[in-house]
Amino acid sequence: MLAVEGQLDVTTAERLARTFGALSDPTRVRLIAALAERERCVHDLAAGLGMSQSAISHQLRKLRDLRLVRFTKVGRHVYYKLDDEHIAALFAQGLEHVRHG
Amino acid sequence: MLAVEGQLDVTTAERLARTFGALSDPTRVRLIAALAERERCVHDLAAGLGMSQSAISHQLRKLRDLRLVRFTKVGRHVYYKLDDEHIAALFAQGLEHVRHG
DNA sequence: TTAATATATGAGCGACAATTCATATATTAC
DNA sequence: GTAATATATGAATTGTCGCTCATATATTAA
Repeated sequence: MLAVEGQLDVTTAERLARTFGALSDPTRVRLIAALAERERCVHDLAAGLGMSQSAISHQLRKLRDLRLVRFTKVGRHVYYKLDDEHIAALFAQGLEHVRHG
Repeated sequence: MLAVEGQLDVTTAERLARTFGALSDPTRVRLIAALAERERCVHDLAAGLGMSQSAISHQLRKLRDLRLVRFTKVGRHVYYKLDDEHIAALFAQGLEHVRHG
């Protein structure tokens, strides 16, 4: 296992907390799971989760602000995808704990 | 990278969200960081973080409930440690994202 | 231009979370 | 026994969060 040594300064702790906080809501977890499969537009995400466009848009904003997702505009659609591989790895590690933790 | 396929049922999403939620607070992140180094008693954790015994005890309860930490009583002390290696891995993965995300 | 579709966002409301304070229990020292 | 130390926890408070609702902007279709 990777070692985690030394004390953690408060600033880093806060940034870490915000990152984990991005995944601390079932809706956002489901969004990340959907985006781990493939890039999707807002409408499809909302339909897929069975939730309102507004709710999804608000949550995507949080994920954007925390750099967990990125988007590209194509016509009137906005396609979201995971920002990098660390996100999928983080998500997978969480699943690992939930499944045989 | 490990693939994350298929849809995520709501129950699993909720459990995942709770797990990530355990790390969504700076105080708990610092507790996990401290316990990643070595097993510690409540008093030392409180002193180390410069916080009240009550606040730390409340937070440790959450970490306990979510199976992120375990404890052993020795006399009047209660020693806490990480529940398993998945926790340290999850924590490390979060750091990875924060540092070069 | 007008209508329809896709997305974003501020306000507000109900629910939840983090700390403090007071207090309870348990263990050790004397 | 009493005092001191270590930990846990309910209640109250203050702040934050997630959703809805209304509305704004942008793009495409007609």
